[in-house]
Amino acid sequence: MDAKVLCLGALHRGDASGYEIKKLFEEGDFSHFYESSFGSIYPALNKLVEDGLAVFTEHPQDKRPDKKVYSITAKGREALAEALKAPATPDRYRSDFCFIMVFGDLVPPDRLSKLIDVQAAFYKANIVRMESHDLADASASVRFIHDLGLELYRTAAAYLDRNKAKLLEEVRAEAARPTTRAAE
Amino acid sequence: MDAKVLCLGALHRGDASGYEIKKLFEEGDFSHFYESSFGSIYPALNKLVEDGLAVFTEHPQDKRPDKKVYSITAKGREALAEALKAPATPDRYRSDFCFIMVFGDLVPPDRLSKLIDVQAAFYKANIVRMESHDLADASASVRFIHDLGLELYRTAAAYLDRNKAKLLEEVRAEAARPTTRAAE
DNA sequence: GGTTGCATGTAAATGGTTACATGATTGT
DNA sequence: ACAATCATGTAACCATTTACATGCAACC
Repeated sequence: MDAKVLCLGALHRGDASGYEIKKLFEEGDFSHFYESSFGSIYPALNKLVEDGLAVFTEHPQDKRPDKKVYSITAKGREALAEALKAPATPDRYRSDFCFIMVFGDLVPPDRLSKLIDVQAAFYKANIVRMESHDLADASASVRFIHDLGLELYRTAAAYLDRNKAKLLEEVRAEAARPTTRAAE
Repeated sequence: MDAKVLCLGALHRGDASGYEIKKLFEEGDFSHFYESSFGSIYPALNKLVEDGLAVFTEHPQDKRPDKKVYSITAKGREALAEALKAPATPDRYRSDFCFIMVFGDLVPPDRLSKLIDVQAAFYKANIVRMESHDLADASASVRFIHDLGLELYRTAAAYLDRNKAKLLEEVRAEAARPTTRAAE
C-alpha cells in the first residue's frame, strides 16, 4: 500500500487535511498498522487531486497557512475499492529493539534493562491511547482490527513485565561464566 | 538498522554465505523481526569486506557459483557493538491485512473471510516454524526474543480464530441495513 | 515438465524519510 | 525561554525491493 491508497483510505473515513491524516496514522485508528510522514502525505494528496480522486476546499486561517480540507470523490472511492482487491502483501515488521536484544552478550545489562523499560512503556502508551478511542460509531471490522492491535500490545507488555527480571539474571549469569576465566 | 549491520549481526552468530543470511531472516531466529532481500544483502557483504569488517573464503562448487563464506572480523565485531549502542528507532509495523480489513464495508464478506484465513495460516506457519527452532545452545536473550515473537503469533492466531465468525456475522448484518433500503 | 532449492550478483525503479523553509500561538 | 501544536510544502538523500541474468540438480 503506497501513500496514495493510505490517504484515500483516510479520506474514506471522512474529510481531512494532510495534517489530520498524519495524526490518524500517528494516534488514530490506523496507528498500530501503518504510518506515514508529511513528506509522503502531501505529495500523495496533490496527486490524488490531480487524478480526480480527491478534491479540496481551502479554509483560510489567521497567521497560519490555509488549511486544505480534502474530500474523496466517487472516482476516489472506486480507486480505493480497486486497490483493496489487490492481493495483500505480507505484513512487514522491523524492530531494532528485538535486534539489539538478541545480542545481549554485546550490550551491557543495564542497557538491556533500559531498553526493555522503554519498549514496555511504548506498548503501554499505545494501550492507553487505544483504550481511549471512541469506537461507538465504528464498524465491526474497525473494532475487529482495533481489538487485535490492543490485544497484541497487551500481550507484549505483559511478556516484558513477566520475563524481564529472569532475563537479566540469566544474562548476568552468562556474562560471569564463559570466554576467559572472568569472575575477577 | 541497515543491511550492513544486519549482516554483521548474522555473521556474529557464525560464518555464513549471503544465501544463508537470507535464510536466517526468512526462516531463522531473526525471521520475526527483520527481513532482507538478496538485493540488499550481497551489496552489504561486499561493503563489509571493503571496510575490513568481514572477510570471506571461496568454496568452489561443481556446476554452481562458488560459495562465499563470510566471517566477521574483530573490527566488524567492534562496529556491531557500536551500532548496538545507537538509540533504537521505534518498531515499524505495516500490515496490508489490517488496512484492507478496516474497510470491511468496501470488500465482499467472502474476501474478508479468505483474508482472515490466509492471515491465520501465516501466523500458524510461523508458530510451527519457530517451535521447531533448536534453542538448546541459544543465549538467554535470544530465547527471550524468540519466545516473545512466538507468544505474539499465538495471540494473533487465537484472536482470529476466536473472532472470525462473529465479525462476519456483524459485517453481513451491517451490509443488510444502511445506505438505501436494502433487505430486498 | 514445472517448481523449488542452491548460489551470486547488478541495475533500475520505487518510494519513503529527513531536513529544511516559514511562522504564530499556547502552554510550561 | 523553550517546546509543542498547528499547518503546508519541497528537495535531497537514502535504502530497499524488484526484476533480470545464469544455471544445475532434485523432487513431484
